Amino acid sequence: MSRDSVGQRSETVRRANLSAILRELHVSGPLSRSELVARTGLTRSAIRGLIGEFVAADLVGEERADPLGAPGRPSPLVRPNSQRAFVIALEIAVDSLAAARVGLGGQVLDLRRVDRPRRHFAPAEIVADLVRLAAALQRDRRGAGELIGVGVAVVGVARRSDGLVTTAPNLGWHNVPLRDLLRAALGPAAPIAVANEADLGALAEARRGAARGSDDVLFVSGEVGVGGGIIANGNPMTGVAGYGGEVGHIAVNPDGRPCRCGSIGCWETEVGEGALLVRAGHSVDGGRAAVDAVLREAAAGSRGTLDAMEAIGHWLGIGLASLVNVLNPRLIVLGGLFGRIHPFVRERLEAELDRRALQASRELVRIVPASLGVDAPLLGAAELAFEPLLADPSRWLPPRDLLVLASA
Amino acid sequence: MSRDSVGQRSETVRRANLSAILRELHVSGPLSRSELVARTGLTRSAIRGLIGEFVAADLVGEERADPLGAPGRPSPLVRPNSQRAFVIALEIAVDSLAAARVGLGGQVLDLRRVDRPRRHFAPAEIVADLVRLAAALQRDRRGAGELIGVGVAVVGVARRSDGLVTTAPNLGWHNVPLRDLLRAALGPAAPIAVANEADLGALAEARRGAARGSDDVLFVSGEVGVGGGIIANGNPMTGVAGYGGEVGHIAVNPDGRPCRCGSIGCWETEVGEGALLVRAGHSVDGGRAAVDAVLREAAAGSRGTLDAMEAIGHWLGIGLASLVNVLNPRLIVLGGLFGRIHPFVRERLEAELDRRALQASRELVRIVPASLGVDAPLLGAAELAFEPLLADPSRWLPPRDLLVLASA
DNA sequence: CAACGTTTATAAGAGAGGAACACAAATCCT
DNA sequence: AGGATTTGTGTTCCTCTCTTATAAACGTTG
Repeated sequence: MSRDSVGQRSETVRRANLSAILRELHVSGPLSRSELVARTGLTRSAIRGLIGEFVAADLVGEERADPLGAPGRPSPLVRPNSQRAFVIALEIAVDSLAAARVGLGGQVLDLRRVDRPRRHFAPAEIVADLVRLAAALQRDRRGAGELIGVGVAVVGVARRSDGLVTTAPNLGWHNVPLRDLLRAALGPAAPIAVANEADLGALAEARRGAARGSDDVLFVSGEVGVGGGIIANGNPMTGVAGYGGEVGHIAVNPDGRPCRCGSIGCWETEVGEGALLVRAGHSVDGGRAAVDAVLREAAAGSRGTLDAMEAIGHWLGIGLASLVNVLNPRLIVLGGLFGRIHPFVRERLEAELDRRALQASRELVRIVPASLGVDAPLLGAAELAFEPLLADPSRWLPPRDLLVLASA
Repeated sequence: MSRDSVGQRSETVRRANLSAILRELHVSGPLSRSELVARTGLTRSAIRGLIGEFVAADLVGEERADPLGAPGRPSPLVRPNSQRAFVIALEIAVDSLAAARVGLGGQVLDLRRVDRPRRHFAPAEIVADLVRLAAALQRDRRGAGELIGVGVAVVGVARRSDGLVTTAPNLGWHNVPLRDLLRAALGPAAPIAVANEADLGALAEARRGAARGSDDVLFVSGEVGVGGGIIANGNPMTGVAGYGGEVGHIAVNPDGRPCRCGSIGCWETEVGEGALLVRAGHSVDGGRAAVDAVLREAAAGSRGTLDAMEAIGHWLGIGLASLVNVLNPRLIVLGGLFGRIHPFVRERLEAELDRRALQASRELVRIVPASLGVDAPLLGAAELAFEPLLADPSRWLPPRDLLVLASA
């Protein structure tokens, strides 16, 4: 059905198996060889050969396992080498910029986040700030690992193919060629991939967070706006250009307030940060401080604030019910603001879902707060940047003929 | 990322290539050998060998191509043999039952559709009627082809794994084990797969209809209710249990009418057949006759009817805008009632989409009426039934060792 | 300390597609 | 009409990759 199921050959097999092994190690951490045999279904000989190539490339290391319990010859532990291969992850969030260096296996080697005021910025300014952050990461690193790629999470609608940010209301951007700007500033050293913040949050939560092991996941993140990321059948559902998952702009109230996207009654006008602040009696422009205040009031049991939460929970439930019916997910992960208010909105939200979602889908879905916190999109950007290596590790392996000579 | 990328071996390659070839022939019809070489990227030797096996199994035939035009040695035409392998497709629609025998390559060998009144029926009655239809198909067939499987499209929410129909408001069904009932009645001769009508309509339109060649498609079908099917990245997006795509029950109007699903203001309460009939001044229960009348009035230019169409177009646009934002499809295919009223609602619908959908996604999507008409779900059921054969043809090929003996 | 169970190591085997070459069958051009 | 050109088939040998088989290694357990 999908286009890539065409024209397989023996090298395809090799690539797929290398990919499966490295992916398993990257996501699950160090594993014994025999564990890898069990997980991949390959034979010990095959695993041995492929691991050998990774070891020769220094992408993984083998070490003696702790002699713990089991009889039989101990299986060496295979550990991804977070020093040998790493990525740079960048994030342009609502009120911060962040950069991280992340090693193979998902280890965060360095992470820096700086606040940014919530106003519009010229692309060049943001890019300069990001480059500064990235340069600091690179300067402070020890060792001589290889940069696999750069992943960028941006709070806006981004096209996957070329990293064009078509709209980013929080930044005042319109058709900004973010990938090309970054490439000009960072140099052509490594591929740069740009994607929407919530899409990458979904990826991170699916690989390393609350949605681990679930193949059908909806990630909904509340910020100033509302973003969403969809994992369907284990793969990110990006749509034709990567614009998919913009759940903040489903129409839930045709007689509602105008949305900054130009439409009317979008979900985010009812459940976004602004809606919460207003309902809780704060100024819309209060920003993070006001949000923190609202959460404190809710925790303290303030009646008015809890009523506001109730209203948000009501509308959250309405939107989620629609999405549950369309997507039939196993898990909904609430990120950003929604993760923080989850305890206060949970009851109402679940009740609304009981009432409005089709029973069959309703029964299968669980709603949980995100587990990676504010860094989810940044970690997702790292995962995105690792993708070329994980999908086809052979490009990073030593040439085969050299190996033959060396062993002779 | 997906679970099946694990543990490849040479047989996997063989299976994938056999599958790619047979799929290409099934979907695109007769192709020359060299055309297959071009489409799969395999070498001539590989194609030759694999085609040879299909020929030995009589799944395809080779014939001299018409000596038409091109220079060079003519490449034999490979044609899927619609007699050798076939499926039975069944459909339980709102006001009809249908059965078809469809051969490999998609050729409809026989098709029978009988009306059914729009009232609730006991599962046993429907099953008995379907079995009767299927038996008639089998009785009248010539030749000794092999039944690959049975596919069933049902106007209701169906679980893919075991063919349980959890709800079907049009039939008055609740948790009906349709697959097991059919198996008991038809015998265990072939596997039976059950799925939602709109999901299968989407599959059919994607393979053989208006959405051919598009990898990201939303199929929306208006009947009494509103059903939807999603193709994401070339594959059906079913959700965790196959309940996905129930777009009829997204909440578009919080102050709207109660829906038969138990919720309030679902999309189908605004755009379903009932809404159209009422707005056009007919009785909700008019059924097909009333719908036909409304369409005639619209074609005749009746002001009131066109106003009703305008209103439907308005709400259609609202719902589709939400779905465009979530799914970022390349194509929206309007089926059933929506396909028929498309000329009358088109302008308003597109205008609403312009206004409410995010510009980036809006620009990429086209809206077209379905091209397979009422039979789309039935044809989709056939495609579903063919899936085991297309995914792994080797089970239907002669044992290899026999071939070796024969050629010696 | 010897038996046992699990895993590693190594070599031989089998399955599948690729590359190269000779030959065949059309069309095109003179 | 006849040869050049083009495209494709048939066939053989080669390469790649995983599996199977067998022996050796290693730690536990009684």
